[in-house]
Amino acid sequence: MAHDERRLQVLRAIVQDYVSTNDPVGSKALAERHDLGVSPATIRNDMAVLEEQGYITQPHTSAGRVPTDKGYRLFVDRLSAVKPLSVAEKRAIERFLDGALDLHDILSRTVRLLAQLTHQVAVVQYPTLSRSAVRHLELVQVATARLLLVLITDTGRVEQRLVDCPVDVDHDDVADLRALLNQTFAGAKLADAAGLVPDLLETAPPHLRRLVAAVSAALVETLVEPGEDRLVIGGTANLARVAVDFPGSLRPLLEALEEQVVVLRLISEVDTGGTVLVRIGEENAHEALSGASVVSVGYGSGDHALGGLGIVGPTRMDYPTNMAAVRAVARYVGQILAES
Amino acid sequence: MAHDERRLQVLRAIVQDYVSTNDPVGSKALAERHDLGVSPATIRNDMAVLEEQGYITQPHTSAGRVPTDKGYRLFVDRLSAVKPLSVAEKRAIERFLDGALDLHDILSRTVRLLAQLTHQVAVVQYPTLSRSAVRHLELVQVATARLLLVLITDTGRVEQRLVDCPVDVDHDDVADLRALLNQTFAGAKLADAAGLVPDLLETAPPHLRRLVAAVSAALVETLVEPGEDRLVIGGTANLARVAVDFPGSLRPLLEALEEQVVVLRLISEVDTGGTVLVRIGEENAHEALSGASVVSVGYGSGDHALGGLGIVGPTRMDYPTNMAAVRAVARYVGQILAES
DNA sequence: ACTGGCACTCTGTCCGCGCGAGTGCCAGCG
DNA sequence: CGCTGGCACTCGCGCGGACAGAGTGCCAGT
Repeated sequence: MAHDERRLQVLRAIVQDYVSTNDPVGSKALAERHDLGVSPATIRNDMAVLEEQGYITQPHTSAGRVPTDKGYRLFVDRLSAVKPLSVAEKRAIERFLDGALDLHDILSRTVRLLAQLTHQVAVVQYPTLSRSAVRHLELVQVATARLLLVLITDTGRVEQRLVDCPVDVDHDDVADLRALLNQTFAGAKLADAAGLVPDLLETAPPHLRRLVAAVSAALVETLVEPGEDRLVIGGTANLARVAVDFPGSLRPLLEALEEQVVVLRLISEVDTGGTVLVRIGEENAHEALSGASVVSVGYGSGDHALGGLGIVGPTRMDYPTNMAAVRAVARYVGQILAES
Repeated sequence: MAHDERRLQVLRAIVQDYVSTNDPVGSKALAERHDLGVSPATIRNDMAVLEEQGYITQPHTSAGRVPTDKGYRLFVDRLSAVKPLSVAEKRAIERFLDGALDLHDILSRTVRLLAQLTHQVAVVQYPTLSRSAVRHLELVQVATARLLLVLITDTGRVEQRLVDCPVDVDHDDVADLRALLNQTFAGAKLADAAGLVPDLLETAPPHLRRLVAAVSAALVETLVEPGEDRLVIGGTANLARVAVDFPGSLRPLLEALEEQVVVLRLISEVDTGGTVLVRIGEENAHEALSGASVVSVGYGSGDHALGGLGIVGPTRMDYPTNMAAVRAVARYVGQILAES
């Protein structure tokens, strides 16, 4: 129906204007700034309906309207066109990520890039181990019965772990063990590594068996270690810019950001298909984020996600632009990680 | 002279009261809350002198007095007694740092601990590489002409670096190179590593020479790479609590904190002797920190410092307590690192 | 179904005013 | 000579009222 259609246009216009001006938007201003083809009075009627349906609300009796979480939700789902990035932005992405030296460098550049593009707080999850594959295992003897196990993944991540051996080992043992480990695990997904251990134990020469058991136990432990899911966070300074959008104070939000586990849960709950996920206001389970929105997406090479990245900001944010930025950055990061 | 002595008592009282109440303090309140043995009128005279000398100032003609940077400086240098930590605080330190798993874990626990003890932003510098020694070098081939160089130090730090090779390499080359590198560098202080390169180039077999040059160049770069001096920052949420102390906005400060190099310079300029360094307001070279104070100290095992740590907060802070906390935490961290 | 007009409501702001805190100065006292 | 009580003065802050402006809902007209 033409009616409903126009009402949605009105909602879209309200969201757009409110996002850019931060003032509650009234019927008159709306009629002036948009070609809706109708008079302010008509818009007022539409707005009354939109308010009744819960898409918008007015801060005080005699102020303009402001989108509700539900209004933003509808806007994101049905009213916003994907906003292509500008050439300058694309160039910025390439320039930023080119020449990264190592994994940490890639991720910290990514987070700065994302913060700069969106003017929000940016969050990047370290690639989870379980979905990557073993590139190489290295053993270094640090004492007669103590080895340092270093795991290098195909995403360039390096994990280390001290292993106490049940018996003394010599140089040849270490070399044998190293060969054996790499033969067994190289190329295997980390998630599958635990399943390979029994085979390994069978094929291992008898005199090494206890040693192999100790080292592979440590390896498996390293792989499932949940504490390894780290985050890189940046752009907190952008919060000060939008402080006005957080009436209470920034405190709970800053606390939630430090409480990395909270954000981690949000960022890591991503679809593997590359769809950008938007959580608006109260949709966030955690209370401190009830006034904030989270835009996140999985990144990775090919079809499987290595981790998530995204931004956290006020519900009053430019969703189309930010969604485009998040998606583009995720895509580039996936590429870079695939190359290295 | 008894006069000067009492004036200093007055200054001390002003600092203490102002820090705890955040209200400009007047002569009457001062006489009531402290046993100065004189009347408000006398205190007024003293305050007039202190103001003339630049130790205090009044926000408006008819308000109480507030310490200036110079006033805080005098307070820190001559008026504050070292405040011993409470038993609970000492226990908190031990509990916090016990059971840390690896270097990253130690440092992130440290920064949270420090933030919690001082209610300020805490900053911890990663141990600098240059004073540790090479334990092992590992090479992994990730493409026909691309190697991943992994450096393991005796402080348990692992550094990685991608190396583009001038020529294609095969598996044997990598093995030879690995042996050669370890033979040359193992046990060497990182600071001395650069000096070993010429020797290495001479002894290298001719067909590997270009390769060796590339890899050792990368290695040296990794060692001197100033970007490796990383920071862990925490407790930014505490800034929100003291937002009232930063009249403009938190923004420049948050930006400076993200601009890690600025903070790094402050934190790393520490005395190796374990003296706590306090920089007050304008004493900080960087403009964004002109309203803030930095309390820092070097940490390390034995006599040489591995890095710095400290806090950043408003000039109106509890210096004695914070200085004690910073020093205590540095001491414990030094111990922990020495053990591991 | 849309439009123009109109009365109404409410907020943000400006102004003026009085209060209170705090000061500087001065004369007096030990 | 230093301290003290008293006093006049200044100035920021908070309160209340008036006011303009923006925005709304409703209604009658086209």
